[in-house]
Amino acid sequence: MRTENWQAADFKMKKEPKQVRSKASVAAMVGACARIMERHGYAGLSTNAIAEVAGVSIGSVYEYFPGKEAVVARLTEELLSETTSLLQNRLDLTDNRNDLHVAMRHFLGALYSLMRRHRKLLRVLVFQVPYLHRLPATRQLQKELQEVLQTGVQKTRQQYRVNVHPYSLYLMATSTAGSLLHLVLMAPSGMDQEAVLDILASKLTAWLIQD
Amino acid sequence: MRTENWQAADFKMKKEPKQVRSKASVAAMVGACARIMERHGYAGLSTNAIAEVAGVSIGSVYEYFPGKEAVVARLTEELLSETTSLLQNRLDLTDNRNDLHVAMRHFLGALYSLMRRHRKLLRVLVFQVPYLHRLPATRQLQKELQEVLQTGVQKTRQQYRVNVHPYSLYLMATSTAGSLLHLVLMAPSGMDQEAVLDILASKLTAWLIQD
DNA sequence: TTCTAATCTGAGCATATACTCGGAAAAACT
DNA sequence: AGTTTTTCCGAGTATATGCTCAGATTAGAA
Repeated sequence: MRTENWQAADFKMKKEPKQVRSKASVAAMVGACARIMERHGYAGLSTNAIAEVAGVSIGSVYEYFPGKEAVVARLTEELLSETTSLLQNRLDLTDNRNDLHVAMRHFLGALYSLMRRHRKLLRVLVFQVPYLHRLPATRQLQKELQEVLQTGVQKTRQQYRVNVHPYSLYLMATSTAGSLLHLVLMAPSGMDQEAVLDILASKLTAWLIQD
Repeated sequence: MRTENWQAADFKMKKEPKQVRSKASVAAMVGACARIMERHGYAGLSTNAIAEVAGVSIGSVYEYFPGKEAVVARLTEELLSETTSLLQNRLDLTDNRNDLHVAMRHFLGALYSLMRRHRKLLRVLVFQVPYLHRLPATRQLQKELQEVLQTGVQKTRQQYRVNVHPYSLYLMATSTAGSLLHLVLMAPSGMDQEAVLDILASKLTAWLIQD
């Protein structure tokens, strides 16, 4: 109750590992961080646990990270860099397509499968890490996602005479995010998730066209 | 790392307070729980802190609650009972209206203002409490929300010849929730939130009609 | 008033977690 | 080989948190 460290937590590493040995150690720590969060949640994450699972001593952890928050930040960075690269690839693919609905469906599918692959970690990051939205990586992802959407819409505007209000774009983004997150993390069993994606793509396309 | 108490946490109270004095004590504990979470996040919540802020001794806390998780559960119950009653009221109101768009807008507005009133607490509950979705109150709210939507749609079906696919209804619910949550908790400043609600209502209405 | 049940108290124990520090070991450099 | 830099170690300290328990206090019943 006194400190509330995460309020002013330091997300930067103390120093970058320079030798191969230390790079491996840091990688092990980040990997351990992921495994612990997947299995025991953020409440089960401690610097001592990271050291133990990573197979290094507690002193080594503090050699590179000021605390567990920085390890989580590093992990998030690595995860989101994978995401942005995928987004860029998919956007390039949709360039050559004429059918807006098909393009939208492919985009959603790619995002969905990526989220599904990391669903355990994603659940903990989203629903348990108090400072997730203050992480530099998260802010950057939001920016890039918005740009991708914007340029994607602009490219189709000429073909479909689409003219989207900024608020409408905002709502498309947030509602899509909400649906995908719920689908991946909380959907009731027995749901044909691919079919859901089909419908979502249809609705988004309709939304876009008749704006 | 050993115990992971929240995985099998006990959300039930040890016993109900019977006298006025103890009812007041329990109310103070729940209120303290809310204040602490608002100011210091879930990480700042401890049974000792609850006792201190509530002005009771630590022993009294454990007289009624097995742990802080149960206090959070109780707080959530009280919060969500307010929500469900509001939902029911608004649904009754929309019964007499003919315009689907206006009804939808009122519904969204009521939900929005309620969420906004509790935004600090809501942020912590959603983004920090690991077991929120396993709380009985949460599950019940989801059920009731779904029923409200279902019956609401059924009532308008005759007027508008609406026939909604279950998955479509699911997507409407999750995307609306996502948008509202983002709007209340994470919207960029300088946004005309009422205008956003207008657009959201329009889109949802269109979605419903041309299904 | 007397008795019983309900309620409250807070010192205190056990454990967990964050983080330090003096020094050993390994790698890179000259 | 000698020197410097980097990396690693882990016992140890300070603090926080969960939770108990024996007994004091208060409310209601007889």
